[in-house]
Amino acid sequence: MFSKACEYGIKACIFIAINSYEGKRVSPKEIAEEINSPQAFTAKILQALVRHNIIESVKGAYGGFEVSKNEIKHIKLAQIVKAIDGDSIYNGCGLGLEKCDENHPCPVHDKFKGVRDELKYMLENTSLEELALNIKSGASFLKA
Amino acid sequence: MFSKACEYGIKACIFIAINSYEGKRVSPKEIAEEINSPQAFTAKILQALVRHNIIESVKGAYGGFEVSKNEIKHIKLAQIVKAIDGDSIYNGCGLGLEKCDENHPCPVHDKFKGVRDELKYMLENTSLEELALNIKSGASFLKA
DNA sequence: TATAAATAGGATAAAATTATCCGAAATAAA
DNA sequence: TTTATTTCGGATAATTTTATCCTATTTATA
Ligand code: FES
Ligand code: FES
Repeated sequence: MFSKACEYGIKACIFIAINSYEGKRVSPKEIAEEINSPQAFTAKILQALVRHNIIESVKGAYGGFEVSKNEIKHIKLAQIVKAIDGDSIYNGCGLGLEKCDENHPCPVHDKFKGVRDELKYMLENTSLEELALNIKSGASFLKA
Repeated sequence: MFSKACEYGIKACIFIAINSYEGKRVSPKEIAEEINSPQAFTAKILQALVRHNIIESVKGAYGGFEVSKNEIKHIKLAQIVKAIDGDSIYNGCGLGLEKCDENHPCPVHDKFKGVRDELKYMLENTSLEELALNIKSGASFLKA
């Protein structure tokens, strides 16, 4: 469904958000340990998220990754997914036709569109805030 | 969403079904042309579908791929997807945890499960027959 | 200013997916 | 029985995704 990079990106954002609530910056090392991902690869993904203005980085001593406390509730899963995997999951054809086109639909178009739109709605309406709070309360987990 | 192999597999099955209605067997060459896919790669996927008893092959002159006319209405998209991509799309964790577990859910579990289940329902309730008829009637297309 | 601590980013490498090629085996028809 | 046709299956290659390593750059503090 999502790429590995995207899975890591989502989990990283959640962990960063939790720490940002407490004013703490975190390093790729801490993040990778907490979400059970390869450290250097995770660092690359973090760079991409910074370039897309989803999280912020501070270089040098006492630096690390953070996300503006006020932004956490406004950041939606859809932004993270789009930044890493692009938006073909929102509007691409389920059978790989060059584009999903009502006027030239693939055989599964009608049925696929419903699922795809529901996924899109879910991602657009799920905030980093609720995911982070869910982890903090112990209701969900970032790794096995 | 689906792998390229799976996309080709689904489209190939639809084209084979259409021809089987008319008692015609088709070759990887014809299939690849009709669904706009690489021929040799498509042939590999057809082999896998044969091994999974979804379609049948007949070797030698006047051979080719076919699907039993009576089976077409009973073959569901879910079987094809499962044969090629496995079933992680039906029960895997959206964030890549080792397994999707109600008792140890990832942060998106509750929201993701709904979408995943709807996708599963759609695949399990869409038959090769309806997809093939849709193509035959000109309501949908296998390539751009 | 010097030093230590961090992220940024380029160069590779490993693994998985996608794709190609060719000979073997099977089969129908001449 | 020979020949032409066609799928099967192994080997290999290209591409994309995932992952690692190393150096440069930035920055707070001593
Ligand atoms: S054309 Fe294939 S999903 Fe719309
Ligand atoms: S645990 Fe992640 S989707 Fe169920």
